[in-house]
Amino acid sequence: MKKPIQQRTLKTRARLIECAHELIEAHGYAGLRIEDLVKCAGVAKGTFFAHFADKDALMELLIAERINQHLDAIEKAPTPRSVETVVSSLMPLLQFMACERYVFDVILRHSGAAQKEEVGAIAMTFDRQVRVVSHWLAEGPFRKDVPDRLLADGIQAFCVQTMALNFCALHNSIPMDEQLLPYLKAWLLEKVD
Amino acid sequence: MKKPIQQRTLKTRARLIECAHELIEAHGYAGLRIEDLVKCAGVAKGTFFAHFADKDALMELLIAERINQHLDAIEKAPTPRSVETVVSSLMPLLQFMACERYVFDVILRHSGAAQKEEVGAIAMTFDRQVRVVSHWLAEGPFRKDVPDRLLADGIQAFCVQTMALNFCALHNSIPMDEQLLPYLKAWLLEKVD
DNA sequence: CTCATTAATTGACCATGGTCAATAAAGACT
DNA sequence: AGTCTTTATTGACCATGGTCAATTAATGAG
Repeated sequence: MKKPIQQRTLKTRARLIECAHELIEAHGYAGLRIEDLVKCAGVAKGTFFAHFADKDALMELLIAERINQHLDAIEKAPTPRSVETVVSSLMPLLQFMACERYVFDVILRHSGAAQKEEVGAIAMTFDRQVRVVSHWLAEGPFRKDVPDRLLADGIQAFCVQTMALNFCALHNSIPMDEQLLPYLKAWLLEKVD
Repeated sequence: MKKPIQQRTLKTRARLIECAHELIEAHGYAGLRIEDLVKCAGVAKGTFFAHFADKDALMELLIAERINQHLDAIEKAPTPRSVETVVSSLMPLLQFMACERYVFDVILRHSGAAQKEEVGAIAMTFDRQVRVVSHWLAEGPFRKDVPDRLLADGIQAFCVQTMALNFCALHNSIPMDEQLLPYLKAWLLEKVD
């Protein structure tokens, strides 16, 4: 059982990812065409699919990376101690996740672990978010009658709903943080006045 | 401004929908190919796209129809008066929405109103569900410190999360109703013991 | 250094959703 | 009926993600 990774493999892969970044910068995530990508990277189409299972796999990689950067920032920042600060701490992340309809769709498709054994990169970020938020809940002035983990999962559910509504013509006039706040107040506090 | 609808238009459309039902019966929603559909209906491919904006538009129609049938049944049934019965009342609907990954994806894509003015058929079923559930909440022994409408929206968020988790290898060993129950208990009751 | 073996790459090809200029059929008017 | 206008239908064609048998490059053994 040997698996020597050739140098050129790494180079090709790096080039593909780099070009993907460039093209996305220029045309957005939804605008990325595999044909353009391989032309930019100077390889054949088949090569792309030798490195990534499909287009979604590349997208998952790139999007998970960005999500993790936001989570890094969130972990560095001070622990929020009110529902308002919970919301505002999460906003940059949500703003990214909802930056394009296509991005949001990719995230939803991968938010659960894959059907296969392997847990995908985006599913891992969802898990990470829950862990981070659980900590906040344990330390802050929030309801204690249900497990933090369950509360954190619920926050995620409300976040997803808020982002989805954000793409809806009827609701996107009001900003996501305002939309989210009443739900989290009702969810996180013992009693809403 | 005249818009006479020709008889044959209605026939063609009816034939397309009928064939779609047949093919879905045989191969599932995800297995429906437009090529097969038009062959079955005995029309050219272009005809399909003269009747439906795209494949998704047909799917939305068919899926919304099924959802509405479930909502009919739900409205006929007695009003649930406990969290447990809320969950079990919703289960057949959720079971259908999560019957195929593809179906769930279509539903998510259309769950908000479309980007355009027009509200889609699936978005309307979401609205309908919230109205139905709001009534339950108003009449039953549930928390009263937040508006019923907000509570019902929240239930929808938890339902979506539960279905999503159901497609995840890590969580689908436990049935959806068990998965959903603790969330709704925490959401709908003043105090969880 | 040469050959054998394995890994990486290629590009013609396929599947499928979607487009549109050309054509046929309906309906209206005389 | 004949002609004109509007509406419905057609199918060749396109765009794009994805496949795979054939080819080329890297690597290790002798």
